[in-house]
Amino acid sequence: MPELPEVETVARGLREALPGRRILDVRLGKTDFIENPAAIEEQLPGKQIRAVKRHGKFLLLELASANTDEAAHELVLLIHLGMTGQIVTCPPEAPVPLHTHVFLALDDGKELRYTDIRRFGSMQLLVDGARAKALQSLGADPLEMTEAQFKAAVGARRARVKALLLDQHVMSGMGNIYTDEALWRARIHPMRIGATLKRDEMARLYRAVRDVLTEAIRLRGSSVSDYVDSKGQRGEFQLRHRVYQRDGKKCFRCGATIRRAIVAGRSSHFCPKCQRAPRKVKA
DNA sequence: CTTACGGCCTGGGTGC
DNA sequence: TGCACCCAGGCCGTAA
Repeated sequence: MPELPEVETVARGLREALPGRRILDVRLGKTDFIENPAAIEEQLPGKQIRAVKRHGKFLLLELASANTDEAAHELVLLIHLGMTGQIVTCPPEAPVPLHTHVFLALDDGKELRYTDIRRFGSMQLLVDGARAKALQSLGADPLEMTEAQFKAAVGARRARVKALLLDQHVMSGMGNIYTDEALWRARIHPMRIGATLKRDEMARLYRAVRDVLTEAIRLRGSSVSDYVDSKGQRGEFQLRHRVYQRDGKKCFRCGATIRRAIVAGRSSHFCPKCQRAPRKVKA
């Protein structure tokens, strides 16, 4: 699933292929995941892609009018990959995978394609001030948070730490895989309440979140099911998973059996020995 | 304000 | 071989 490291890997790939390119043509398949498909069909042709940005799990393509005499509007294509979204550049004659719903013809002869089996992703064209509004409720990127900001965000809440790390308003970019992996590294049980974390636990968690995300970016993300980068290549961090989908197997640290439980409505994987359950919360 | 939960969507796996 | 069923989870809307 695309979480921060996967989206960052896609963004880095797109930065090599897109800036400076002009969009010549737009073709759409199913559009129920696009906020305003007509706007995309009408506005994108002729626009130049200026930059590729990432905010949490969102990709932003910054666009500009190719005509300099047109009034300058801030125009951004906001893309979320959901669970199964893939965004790839390829020659237009390359075979079209099933569930490919957006085709952008580019002025270098390549095509930018969006494929999304389950259509949990989303696409939205933001004009002028809409960008700030769309992103304002999202928390900071965990890789850009200071330890003090992290403590303030997590330590002030009575929700389970698993839910807090997953909450994009607390910090944006963590999903189920990296949340479980970070909690294992920090030796903190997913059901612990944020406000009850001790100083050293909070420090370990901050460290663990940053380390796991940084290492996952280095290995180009985790390809568990559908994830591929902008060149269609799989990541390798799934080979380094220590708990995610390893229930029934042995903990790499202590040899106990990894367990799975539903926490915050999500399947959660943890070592019952390294990550001690809180007393009051039922396991 | 908080947390909980159903719904969206498809494919892969399982059990009968 | 087919088919019903469940599960994966990011995010949003609604309910309590």
